[in-house]
Amino acid sequence: MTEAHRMTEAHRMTEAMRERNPRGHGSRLREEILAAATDLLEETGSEQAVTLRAVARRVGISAPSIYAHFPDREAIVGAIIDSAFSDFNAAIYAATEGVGPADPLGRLHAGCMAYVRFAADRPERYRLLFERRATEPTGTPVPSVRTESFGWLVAALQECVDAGISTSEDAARDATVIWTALHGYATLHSLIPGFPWPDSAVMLDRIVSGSGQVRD
Amino acid sequence: MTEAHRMTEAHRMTEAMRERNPRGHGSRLREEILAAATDLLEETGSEQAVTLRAVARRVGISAPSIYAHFPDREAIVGAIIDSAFSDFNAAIYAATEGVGPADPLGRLHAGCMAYVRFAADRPERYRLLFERRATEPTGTPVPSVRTESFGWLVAALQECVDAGISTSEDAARDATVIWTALHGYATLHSLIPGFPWPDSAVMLDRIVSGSGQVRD
DNA sequence: TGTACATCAGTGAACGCGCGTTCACTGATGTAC
DNA sequence: TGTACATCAGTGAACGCGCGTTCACTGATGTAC
Repeated sequence: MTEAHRMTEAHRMTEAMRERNPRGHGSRLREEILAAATDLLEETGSEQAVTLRAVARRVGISAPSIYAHFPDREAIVGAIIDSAFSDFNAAIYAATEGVGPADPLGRLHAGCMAYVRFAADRPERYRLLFERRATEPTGTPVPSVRTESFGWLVAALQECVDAGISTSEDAARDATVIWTALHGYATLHSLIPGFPWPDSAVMLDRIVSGSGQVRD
Repeated sequence: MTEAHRMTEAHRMTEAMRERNPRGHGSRLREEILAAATDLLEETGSEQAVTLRAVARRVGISAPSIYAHFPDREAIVGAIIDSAFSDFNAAIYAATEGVGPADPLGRLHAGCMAYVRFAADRPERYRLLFERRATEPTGTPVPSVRTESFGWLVAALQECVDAGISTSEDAARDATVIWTALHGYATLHSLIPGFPWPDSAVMLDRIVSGSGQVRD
């Protein structure tokens, strides 16, 4: 085995199979960095594990290369949050798409179930969305991607009211009650798996019916 | 000003006013360390800020001195959690003490309000209780101090059922629904203060009535 | 009563670690002439 | 068609930082004789 072979092999082992991006496609790396950071977050179960060096290691690049695409560490986390909010909204829309407008309670249920499922399937991303202290200075306007799903929830509950299924007199208020209940269940369920949880369909039904003031 | 004076002054400035504990009272330092760590947590709003060195700085001792009282950093956080659970249970008992057994719904309300208030007043300690991933290996028995308040909640709801105030057919299940709803409200309320929250008494009423299946 | 000694409550310097970030650089590749 | 050059996508070494932890130690104070 020649020295050249040895070096090639070592190179392969540390750098995985990554090849330098061709000209004009440097921004591909941005996507790779983001994907690696997201995987790292979800696998390690801790935002602290998303360090520039750990991300770089996983992508197969040197740490300083990240600076061509993100100004600092916080920007990576911010990008994860943005994409997680998109995914979150998409998951809720996707779940309700199949349920026709003739069944407003079915739509409400489907959306709430998608909410809980998102939190269960991507727990760390969910934590980033709703358990992380804002780093932006107070007064920063809230991007609409963050409130979109809540708007959907209010509308879905209002449709139930209009159909005579819910007796709520304040859809925004009771949507807030549903939201907080979903959040509490989603986070505690994944945090304390050893707790004697009721069946999740039952929990969901109790949350939607009780908080949404659904008629018996 | 003599050199001796100068040194005394410098000593005072760096070490605050701390005096060495007298013989036989070394364990006083344990309490000081714990109090400093708790303050640090609550002031900085981050568990990460509770470092051995930061705690030592605040107490006015050197970092290695901590090792006489805690085996490692994690033990300090563990001690904060233990004392926070005690305080938490005590807060709930204290709130319900004043309400007589003739008013089970009043007792339930009072306890739930104390829950939400604890989370609002000591947000970081609350996060430690119910948002922190367990560091113990799975299978470790859950200390009763952690389940005590939930037991109280089940009993309080059952009393409402017995008094004909709640129509719940499964107090343990519906206590779980109440708990998760309280948790969701408590955490989101302190996380997103900019949200248009309904009045907290109204939220609490909706949570207890809806999740607890209280009769109209 | 005096003194040697054990004990206690700490200290200060040092270790290796991984981190974010800066800096000067390299080497492949497309492009103008 | 050939070649000089600009550009691009990165690299590697180094910085200072705060951290948890270890280690040998110090100096005040109580105690046995």
